[in-house]
Amino acid sequence: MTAPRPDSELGTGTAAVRPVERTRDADRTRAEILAVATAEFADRGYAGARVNEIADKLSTTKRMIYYYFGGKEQLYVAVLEQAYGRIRALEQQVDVEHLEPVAALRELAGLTFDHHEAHPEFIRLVSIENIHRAEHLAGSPALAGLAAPAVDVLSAILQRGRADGLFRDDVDALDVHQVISAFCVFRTANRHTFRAIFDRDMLDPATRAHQRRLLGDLVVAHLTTR
Amino acid sequence: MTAPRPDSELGTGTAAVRPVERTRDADRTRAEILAVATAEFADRGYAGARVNEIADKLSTTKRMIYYYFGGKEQLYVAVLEQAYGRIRALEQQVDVEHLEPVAALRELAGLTFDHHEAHPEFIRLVSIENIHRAEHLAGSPALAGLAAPAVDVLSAILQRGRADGLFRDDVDALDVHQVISAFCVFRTANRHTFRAIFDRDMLDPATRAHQRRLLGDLVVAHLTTR
DNA sequence: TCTCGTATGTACCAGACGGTGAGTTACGGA
DNA sequence: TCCGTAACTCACCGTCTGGTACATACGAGA
Repeated sequence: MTAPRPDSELGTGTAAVRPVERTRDADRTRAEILAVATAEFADRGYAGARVNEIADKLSTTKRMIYYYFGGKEQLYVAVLEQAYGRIRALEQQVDVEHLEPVAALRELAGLTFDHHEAHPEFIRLVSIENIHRAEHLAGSPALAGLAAPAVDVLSAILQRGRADGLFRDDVDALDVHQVISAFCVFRTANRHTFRAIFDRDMLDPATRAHQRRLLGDLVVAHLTTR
Repeated sequence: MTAPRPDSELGTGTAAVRPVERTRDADRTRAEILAVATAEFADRGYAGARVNEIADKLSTTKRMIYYYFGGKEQLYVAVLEQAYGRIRALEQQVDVEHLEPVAALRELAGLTFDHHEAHPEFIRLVSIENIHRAEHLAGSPALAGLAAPAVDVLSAILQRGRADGLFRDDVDALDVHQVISAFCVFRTANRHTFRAIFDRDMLDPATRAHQRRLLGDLVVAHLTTR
């Protein structure tokens, strides 16, 4: 799994003398730029983010952004790729194989729920990228293997559930994943307009348990109804 | 209220001589600016849209944008308000009262599905506004009465369904609306990243019927499962 | 200790950007 | 027919923006 912290090991082979504080450190500088840029792009969108603003929040200078990334757009792409890479690493931890189908399904939905709630910044980046029609993400290596984990686990659960005669068979794993994603993403991505219109904060901790159960009930009922 | 169509009647009392083509027409100019701005903001987001670009696509000049709206931000707010106003008008047409609860529920979900699919530009504006944390929409009069129709109709259906012993009673109308909205909005708003990752175009006409049925099954199963 | 490439800082630029000052013309009422 | 105002045109402005030329300091290897 990718270590989330900038100061992680960068195995150059020798795990020997690691200077605690170097005045010059390409990796640290790069990581710092990425971290600040991620926050800034997630906060204001691609067009709304300012290279100067990112630079001001850096311990280094704007020049370094261009030195390491080449330009605003390439920096944005790097931010996206890092974000997707981290998410993939996290998603692979799911282990619900040992549960019986209905419980496994509910558990998977719940974990996805938790996962999305824990990464609102990522959801914002995804929304922003959708505004741009995913043109920066198209053909990115960061997507490789991103689809597999979520859908594979789900496929296995559905297969077992169908074998036991518990689940309907005209809904495929991707359909179910779409429903779960829709619910989880919507809660975060559309939080503000939903709140403005319906006066409900979908992320209000007080209703979290209810929302989580709602999602579980939803997918379980859907699959167990003929 | 401002007439939505540029060439509509402008009831000056006398319905008499209506100049078919005036060289100067405040309402037409305003409407044209709004239309072009709507397309531009929906396409590129608030920060990404350019006042000059909007002006170039106008038969009038940039100066008129400032004359009628005051500035970029006010223009954006006007675009949002008009868009929400139009959506409200459309939503009030739903009539499913005469159907039995399960059929009514499925019909309402289907109509919402159709409705969202028919207005991708609106969904984009909503996504954009969420990126900005709905700050432009906060306290806007355009929201007044927007929540009522959707939820009221749903409430009535649920109430009838519960009275008939068909529906569970621990899921409220807003929960159901949230689920329906999540599904419908997600399909459009996250179309591009979903496609990039899972290679499924959620708006592909070939799978439209399946998706529409999926949503109906989802909410019906959820409410009819104890 | 020297050397050379990588990493960094400073100062600056050209063009795009949102916005405006000031004058001009069409229109509708008297 | 004339006049006052709403609607409109044109040229312009100051600032911000992404991006860069150039000088320089560090530090690993010889």
